[in-house]
Amino acid sequence: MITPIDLAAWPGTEAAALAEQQRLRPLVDPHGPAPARGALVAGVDVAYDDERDLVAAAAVLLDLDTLEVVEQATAVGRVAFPYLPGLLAFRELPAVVDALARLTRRPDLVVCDGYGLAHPRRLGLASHLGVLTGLATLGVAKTAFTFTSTDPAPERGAWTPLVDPADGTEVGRALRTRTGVKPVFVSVGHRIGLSEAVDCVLALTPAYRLPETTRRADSLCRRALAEAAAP
DNA sequence: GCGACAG
DNA sequence: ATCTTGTCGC
Repeated sequence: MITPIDLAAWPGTEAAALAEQQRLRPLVDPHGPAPARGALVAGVDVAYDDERDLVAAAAVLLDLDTLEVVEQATAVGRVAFPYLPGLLAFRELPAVVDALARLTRRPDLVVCDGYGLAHPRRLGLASHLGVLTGLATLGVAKTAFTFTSTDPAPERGAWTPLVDPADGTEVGRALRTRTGVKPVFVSVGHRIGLSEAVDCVLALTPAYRLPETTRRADSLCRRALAEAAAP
């Protein structure tokens, strides 16, 4: 079962958040198998309404083989942390974990919108979510943040290393999910290897640049936010 | 010091 | 993230 986050103990300052990242970082497991056939893959995403101080998260569970939606859940709450680059997890995760906790089945993998190990301190929101819940996770981001990569070959499936210029570490891959379209940036979250993560992302992108999990979660959380009652 | 910076 | 219409192209 997935336990919701206790907001009373959630970091309230940048310093506390940095200390929490330092505590969780050694708990990340950057290896693991690809999900088996028939696995259930969850997509999560969040939408904001700063005017009303509301955040809405969605978790959509898909069958990895058919990409059909098996189950979905949403959660609406107050914004728990400001947006600060490198600390995105503290803003997004409380609502995301609430939405995941409302699923009746445990995902075999969670696909996040953002980074995992591709993070200045190697604890992006995908890795953070994995450590918090014990779930296997990976991150798919639309931009390269502070990392560098060369442009992959134009064919779908082509990739190049995503490198942290600060120390030369390979932190993920720039992956072409559609021929002739901008790549996405894939990194390991928790309990999955990098090539396994890339294979999964390709399996989840039969038609569009972004994974079906992300696309489904994105539209669902926007709808949940629009339909949310005033606080 | 200043700007850039996942969403 | 979010503010936002039409339009070009497969």
